[in-house]
Amino acid sequence: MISGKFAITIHILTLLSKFPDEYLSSEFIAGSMNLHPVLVRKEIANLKKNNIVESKEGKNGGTRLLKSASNISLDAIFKMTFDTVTLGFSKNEPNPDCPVGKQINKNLENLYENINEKISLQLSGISLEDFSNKF
Amino acid sequence: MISGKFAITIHILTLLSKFPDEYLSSEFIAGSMNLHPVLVRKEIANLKKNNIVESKEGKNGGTRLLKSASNISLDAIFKMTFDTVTLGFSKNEPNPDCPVGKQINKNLENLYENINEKISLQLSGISLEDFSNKF
DNA sequence: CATACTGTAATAAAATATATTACAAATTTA
DNA sequence: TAAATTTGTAATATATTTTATTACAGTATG
Repeated sequence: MISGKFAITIHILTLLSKFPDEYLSSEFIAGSMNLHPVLVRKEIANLKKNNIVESKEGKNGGTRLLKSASNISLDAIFKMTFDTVTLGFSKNEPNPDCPVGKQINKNLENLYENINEKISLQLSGISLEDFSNKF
Repeated sequence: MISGKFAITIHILTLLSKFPDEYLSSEFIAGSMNLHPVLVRKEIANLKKNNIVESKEGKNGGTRLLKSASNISLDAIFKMTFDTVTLGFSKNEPNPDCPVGKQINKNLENLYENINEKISLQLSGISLEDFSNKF
């Protein structure tokens, strides 16, 4: 299942990149995406864990980038918000007595691994700055 | 949200490719993946719509491939079971008064379009036969 | 010390995917 | 031709996952 983590995170970072010298509040950010501030703070917690942003608590607090947008690749964002892209697996423990059931998930996994490599390759060539410049 | 359509469909097709001259019942197929036969028939309905398989109703009925496994690409399966791969969108109508909110989904869409092209390119180089030979 | 933030856990609601039931229609074969 | 077996499909139920909300403790500012 695809959650909005990547989209939310890239949205947050794009906003932060537009105001690199200010602390933006989760409420302000949430207002741009019509989302609950708590969800924004949750993704910010993840960004902090990855040393992409820093936050300041208290009045006039908020969040800002720790690195320049040109030094943040979309692949880094992908990796910190997505496990992997998949097209799905056989979920109910496929029949181990069937040669296909027995191996299907391993073979799908190999297939998806290649897909993720391609995606990473592409995203690693795009910086947050590149993305942000489109706005 | 990722549904199991692709995985179920490729599983069905792999089984059919192993018995190209037989009509396999949805119950037999479901047994290999531990899934309800109705779900198998649903995906088979989709395969029929795309002229990949044919079914025979009634006793001793079932489903078989209409084309050789070497002529079915994983990309074709991808296209008939997946809308597109995405890393998510801003869902709640982002704020149109914010330059970022206003354009975020369009820009994400462009990004994902490139990803889907890469995935298609990769999958179009793999046939059902190639995949099936791994079992 | 009041105000305006972050941080985070707990819970609720909504959306989506998966499973089941039910039964009509078709085909085989005894 | 009747019983058995299978597909086709709609309707419904259950489970899972996402998303939203509530609540409140902790922290910095002025």
